[in-house]
Amino acid sequence: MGNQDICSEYGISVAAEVPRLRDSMLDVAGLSEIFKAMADETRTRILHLLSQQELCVCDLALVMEMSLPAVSHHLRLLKMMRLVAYRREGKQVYYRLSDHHVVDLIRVAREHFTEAADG
Amino acid sequence: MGNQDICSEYGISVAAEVPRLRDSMLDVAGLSEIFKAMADETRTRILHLLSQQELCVCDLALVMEMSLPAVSHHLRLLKMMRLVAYRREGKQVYYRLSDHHVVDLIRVAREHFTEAADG
DNA sequence: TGAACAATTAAGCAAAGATTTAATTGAGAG
DNA sequence: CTCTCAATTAAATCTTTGCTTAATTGTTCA
Repeated sequence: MGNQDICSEYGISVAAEVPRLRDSMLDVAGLSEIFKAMADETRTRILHLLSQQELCVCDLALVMEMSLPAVSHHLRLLKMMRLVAYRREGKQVYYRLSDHHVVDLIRVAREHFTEAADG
Repeated sequence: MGNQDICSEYGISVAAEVPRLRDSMLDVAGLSEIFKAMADETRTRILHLLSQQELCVCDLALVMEMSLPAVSHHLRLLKMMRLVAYRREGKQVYYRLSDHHVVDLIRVAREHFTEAADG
């Protein structure tokens, strides 16, 4: 019988773990916001482009063939999550990755993607 | 849309790079789907719980205090992205992480989260 | 000053996503 | 076979998100 379950009145081995498991959820509190920031094709593209070189907003708009406000909107999100940093140079605002974590995340995700594809 | 010109006459240096940059976007094609799968507080919690031990659907529902269909719905997404695997044992279905990539992604995201909070 | 351009913000709308209740499938027990 | 429980699927609702157009801010240069 499935003693690991708490679905019936009999299995209670997990029941004892519930407090600890509930507690552990705090470990990842707020973390989904970071993934949410990367959970859009446009934004992963932006991040990937910025991992290669610093670019201003209209450069990004041109390369990705999108409207400037749309790009700016996405950058706002990435900025809020501290995934990108920026500097103003005259009329343009140049964006870059704020640190190596984004590159790491993309690398791991690509590994998973290719391995999952192979089977 | 359709701004053929780059930031007027200033961003010319990038013009030569546009084809290469456009090409590079293919590197991350479809990658946002993985992040999308993790871009929800409920799902990051599920993945974090499963990184500690195998659990059935109603275990998860109990620990997270959510309805069973809601949990099942999220598991469906995680299953499709091959982030979790499962086995049936009697009436229950037990879920586990399918590989180490999820753990890596969470670890990197946590690093970024804490460092961003400090800095 | 004011004209021109890069960028951001605002408002409105269409599409996608999360949760609920209800119905259905699958498996074991009587 | 029938009843029960775990899990999934379906339908409906409500919220969130992404994009567009329009207006605003900020900067440079004439």
